[in-house]
Amino acid sequence: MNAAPEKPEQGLPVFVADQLKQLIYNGELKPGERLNEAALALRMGTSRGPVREAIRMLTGLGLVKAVLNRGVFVRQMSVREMLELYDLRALVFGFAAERATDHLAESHKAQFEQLLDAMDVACETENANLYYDLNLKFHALVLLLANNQRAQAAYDDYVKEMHLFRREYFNAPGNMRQSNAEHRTLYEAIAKGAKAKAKSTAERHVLKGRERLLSNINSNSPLAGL
Amino acid sequence: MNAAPEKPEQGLPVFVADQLKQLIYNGELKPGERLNEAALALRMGTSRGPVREAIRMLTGLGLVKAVLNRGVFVRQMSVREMLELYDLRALVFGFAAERATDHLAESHKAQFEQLLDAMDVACETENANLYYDLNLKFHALVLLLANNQRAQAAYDDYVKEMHLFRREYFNAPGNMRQSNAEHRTLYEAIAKGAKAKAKSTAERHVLKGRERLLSNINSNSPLAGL
DNA sequence: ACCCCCAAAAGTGTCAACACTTTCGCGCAA
DNA sequence: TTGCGCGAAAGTGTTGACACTTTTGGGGGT
Repeated sequence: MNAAPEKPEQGLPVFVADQLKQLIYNGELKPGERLNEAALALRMGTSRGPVREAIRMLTGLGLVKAVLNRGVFVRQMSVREMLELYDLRALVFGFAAERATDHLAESHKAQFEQLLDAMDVACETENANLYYDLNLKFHALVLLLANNQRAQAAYDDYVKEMHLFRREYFNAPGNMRQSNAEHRTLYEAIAKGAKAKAKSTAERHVLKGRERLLSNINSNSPLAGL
Repeated sequence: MNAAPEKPEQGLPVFVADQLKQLIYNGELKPGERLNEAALALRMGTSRGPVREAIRMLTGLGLVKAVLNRGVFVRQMSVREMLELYDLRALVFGFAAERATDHLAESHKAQFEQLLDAMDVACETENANLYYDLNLKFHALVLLLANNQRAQAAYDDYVKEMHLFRREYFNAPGNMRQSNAEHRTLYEAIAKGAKAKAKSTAERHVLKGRERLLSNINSNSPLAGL
């Protein structure tokens, strides 16, 4: 289970930082957990120096939070932060969908249709994990077509940050079918070049996820985290 | 001219990182310039360790770019990146203006009017630096009223990142008057609770800055940086 | 049984030294 | 004079050791 010391091709700190990101996004390091420098250094096969630098990169990315003399902790998003994130994600996704109408080529159409069909299959087989991955790819394709690398990077960050939220609130019930219907509506709007419709459809699509999250929280937990 | 070793209240790396940010935003470290670890360590009164950690934080923030075995360099934004940034800034500012209509209190109205009047004065006295500062405060106030800390932080980053662009393209001519007229239109829309108008006014206000930049570039430089 | 205090352990913060890579400058040869 | 190569200098990459802080856990007093 040890990490392969394969790739100092960009420097040890970068390598360690990538490993740590994996650990965090995979949930092996859970939100709120402390990172032990010595243990990580041992595991990565380096000394503490590169590990510390890697951790600093993650703080710059907002993935972990450092407390003086007490260590660094995997960031735990509050409900409020999560809701704010959804707002921004909806905004950027709407923006991207509008722009995507200007750069849709035949090859992209094929990709879209392939993704939509695959998601349909995932719906029928109730394969939530598969649907989740395809859904990400669908959104990423829209962002790619927006032809704005900054927006693409921002959206990517948003998606990754969502992994820092407590998992129990993501009870994704059988909303996959409705979700994919929205995907199709969005794709058709993009294909038709209907900018306004593409934008509003994309925005609402994300905001519906926000509403689902909110109702999950209200039904699962009595506390309302400001 | 040495930095005061006043504030290890949050750890040396954080302190050094703050100093470096200042140096970069003030233009003392210019875009493209290399950061010398030993020299910085000497200047900050520490060893290279904390300096390296500080630099890693800045890379996480996208302020500098590291090249293996060659050092880290202050990031230089391309024209394309700058234009993309304007798009996102317009988007978020529009979002914020729309939301601001929901949280405008009397005290904020006073602040707005004070800022607008002060900017009028800055226009008449041709004080571009003063106008620039007040303009930032005006925008920041809108973002504050949006009641979305994530958006606020993102907008703040956008503004700071603009400092990484070559200065010669910011020939801000006498557009101050028109700019402040737009500010007034925006404020009135927010005060009236006209969400759609606030949003579109705010978006266009930023996009006009984008157009100005673009025409400055086209007239000043023959090369079109993709 | 409970609480406080203190010493040991664990962990973070910082540093100086060493290894390796890149850059610079000088001398030599064509 | 120009170009090449080689060695010194400068700079980055990494490490292990040491200083300091926080946590832990046990012993003694109440």
